Amino acid sequence: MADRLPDSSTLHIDSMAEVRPVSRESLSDKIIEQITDLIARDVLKPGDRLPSERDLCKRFGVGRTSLREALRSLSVMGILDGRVGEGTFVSSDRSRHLDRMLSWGILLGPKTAQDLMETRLMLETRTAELAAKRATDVDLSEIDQSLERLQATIDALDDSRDGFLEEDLRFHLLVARATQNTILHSLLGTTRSYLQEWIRKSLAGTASEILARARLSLTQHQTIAAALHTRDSGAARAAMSAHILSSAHDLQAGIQGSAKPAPK
Amino acid sequence: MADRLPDSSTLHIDSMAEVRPVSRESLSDKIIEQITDLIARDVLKPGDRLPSERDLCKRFGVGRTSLREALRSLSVMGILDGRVGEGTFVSSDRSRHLDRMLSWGILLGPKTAQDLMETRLMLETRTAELAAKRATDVDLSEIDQSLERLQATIDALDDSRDGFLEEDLRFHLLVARATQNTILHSLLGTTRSYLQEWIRKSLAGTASEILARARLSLTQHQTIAAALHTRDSGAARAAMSAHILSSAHDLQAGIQGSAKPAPK
DNA sequence: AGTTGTCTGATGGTCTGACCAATAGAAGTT
DNA sequence: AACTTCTATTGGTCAGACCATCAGACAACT
Repeated sequence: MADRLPDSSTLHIDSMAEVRPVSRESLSDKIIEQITDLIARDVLKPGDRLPSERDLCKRFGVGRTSLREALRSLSVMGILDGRVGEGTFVSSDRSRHLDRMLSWGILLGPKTAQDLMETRLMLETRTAELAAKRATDVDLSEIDQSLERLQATIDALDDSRDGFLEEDLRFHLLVARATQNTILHSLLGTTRSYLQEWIRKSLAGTASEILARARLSLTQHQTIAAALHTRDSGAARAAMSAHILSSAHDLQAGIQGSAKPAPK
Repeated sequence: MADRLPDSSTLHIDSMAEVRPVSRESLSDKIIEQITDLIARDVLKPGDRLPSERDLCKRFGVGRTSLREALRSLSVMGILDGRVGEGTFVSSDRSRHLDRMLSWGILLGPKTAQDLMETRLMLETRTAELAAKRATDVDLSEIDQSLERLQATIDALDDSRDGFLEEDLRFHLLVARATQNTILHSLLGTTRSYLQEWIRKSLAGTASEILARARLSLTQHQTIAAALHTRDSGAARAAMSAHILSSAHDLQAGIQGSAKPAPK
């Protein structure tokens, strides 16, 4: 990391100890800095429209390339939002920013199914607990509707095996949303969506096995929903924990059975 | 958000309920997707050098503009690292990623910060519990060393008020790493680094107040470390919970005290 | 009056070709 | 062996062009 410092053997005394690689900040970095500063100081408020790119080029005194690289970076992070023909806007909900960043945090590191499952267990048990305390009437009614749709997918399970998994995910997301904590919501969404694909592959079996598993899952969901309705956070936590542990157990069986990726 | 949907009053039955804005992914988005996928699948390992931009252009079949916008976005997030004359490299350490994140904390609003704090409480209590069960001897010794450095920063607290916060962060990360769960580790790192900048702003006070807070924090850290050594997961959880709640309480005061943006 | 089609100007998205400054590595020099 | 010089490559920047898209204005139609 300090390769850029001159070899100390050429210096009898290390008088260069505090030299720092001269800041060779790229132009787009400086632009990013200025724009984020404007947003942080609330000069640019969510929903505001930025001047057009060609206009900003003149103001910053840079080419469109540099200007665009800055804007694109901020867009990718969910801070800005560019729309063709309309302009570039400051993202209205800043949680999108966090949302994406957290996803990348998970995305980058090595991730095993077990770690994912463990993290999910940790998040969801506490989530259920919180949801029981904070769920609004709207949240509860949406959860009930999700439950009905879940039942419907079981009745017509032949049609779409994936339908159940999707509705399952939606149920859990609704519970997460009931916590009124947007970060929990998006965090759960990411971990779950990673698991989803993985689950679909490792969870096989005969039609009757799948049906049994779906029915069990449904009753567990109903138990969770009931606990939310009665605002019993302890019961909600317990029900969610049981639900996840049982599904994790099924998966575990799937893991043992399927070919294990080479452990390097 | 749903402004684009036609006014439902024009429809007696809402048969357009499930129309969805068609996705119009830009080229750089697709490139970003592909590159992150390569990194996630470990095809591109940290330290690896990417082909030159002009080479990548041909492979992706896009112009250099789009290609560069993708690379720049990943660079800004600390995932890639472009060096003139040398090439573009996959950041050798996640630390680059975390370092970069630190600067985005200022964009958080009070509500988001509160959500983050809540999420952190949830993650860290369980993390401490797990760490007590799984920490290796190496983990424990590194935690001890961190504790010593924490003490050192207090002794010379005038020098660097920030040094304490940084070492504080490192302590928590070490605990997270002791869980042997890489997802928890990166998740905690991300949430913490986001809060960091925000904490620094909201946490003010006289020198003696800061010192007192730092000392309290240190003893709490010592309690946590002790619980880890004795493998007492319950005690670790309790200690961590107490630590975070107390620091959250301080922050809460900071939030209330600071100038509140006009509530519209 | 209300709906539909069309034109226009502005905007973000993309491409091309060019030039610059920094770098590594080879070649030449001492 | 150590130093200097040259050269090809690389990321960084720029200007100009074209495209698809969108909002708004206006005309045409029902």
